[in-house]
Amino acid sequence: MSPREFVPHIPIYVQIMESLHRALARGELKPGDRVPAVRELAAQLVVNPNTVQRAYQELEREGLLVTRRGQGTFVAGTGAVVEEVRKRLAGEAVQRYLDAMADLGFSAEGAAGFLADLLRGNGTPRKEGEA
Amino acid sequence: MSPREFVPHIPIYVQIMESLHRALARGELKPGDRVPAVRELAAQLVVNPNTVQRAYQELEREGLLVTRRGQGTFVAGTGAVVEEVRKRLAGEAVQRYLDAMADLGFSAEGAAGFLADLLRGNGTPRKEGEA
DNA sequence: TATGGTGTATTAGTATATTAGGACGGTATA
DNA sequence: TATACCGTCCTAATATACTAATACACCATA
Repeated sequence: MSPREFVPHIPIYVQIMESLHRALARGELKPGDRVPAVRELAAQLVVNPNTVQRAYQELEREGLLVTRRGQGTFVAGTGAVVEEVRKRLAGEAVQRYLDAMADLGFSAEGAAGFLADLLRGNGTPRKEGEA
Repeated sequence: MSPREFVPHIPIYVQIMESLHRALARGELKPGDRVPAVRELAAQLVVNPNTVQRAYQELEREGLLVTRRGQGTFVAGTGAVVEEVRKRLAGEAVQRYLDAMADLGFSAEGAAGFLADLLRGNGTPRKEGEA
């Protein structure tokens, strides 16, 4: 992550979280690996250490990081744990999507169909209820 | 919508918007129909009229409502317009979903597969890249 | 045990979003 | 033209989220 390349209107700590999510998903970060010290990453990103710590704190709550006071912060558990958390987060994303689509009158199947049709390059997805 | 049955941590005006989205999607509200006056709905929901107006304002920006000063607020355009806006909003929801999944390392196809597997009652969706 | 590196807690400044109060302006109609 | 009902604007109070400054606590190791 380069210094100060943050999108406005999205909290910096969230963007740091997303960055680590991606690194974890890509396997650039593995269980047991140590992540940069809060001060180190903060200096690199030209951000307050507490902002980095906020990101680490949330990631720890998610189960992806574990901190050992005085030693550092590390990627938690085993590969299975990371994969499990990844699935859980994906499940939450799905839920948000389904909720949003429900507001628009789409059933779960309709929401899945809308997405599938979109990927097929179909500009006009079939209407709800249609085959 | 009953008085004061709002979920905390989600802005009231957003919840009002969602309520109208659903009414529109269900066809309970059709183009040309008049929606309640801001003061009327505000009284019913025990909310400030400006909060309702904020919701109407956003819905007008989306293209779903049109207001005629001194007369009232109405569902905009024709059925086609409502359907088009509905698709646009659905497209935005899809995009948010894909972005979130991308952070977790899922391709668009992977995100679609994850959702499809979930609906199939499959508790453990296939991993990215697998058939 | 001193030192340098680590995470953590406390506090506060700042910006932004949300809600609300009150006054204003347009339209229809008796 | 008066009245009643409409949306709208302006202003401000309030809450909340975010970021930052600073001081504290823990651990490894020379």
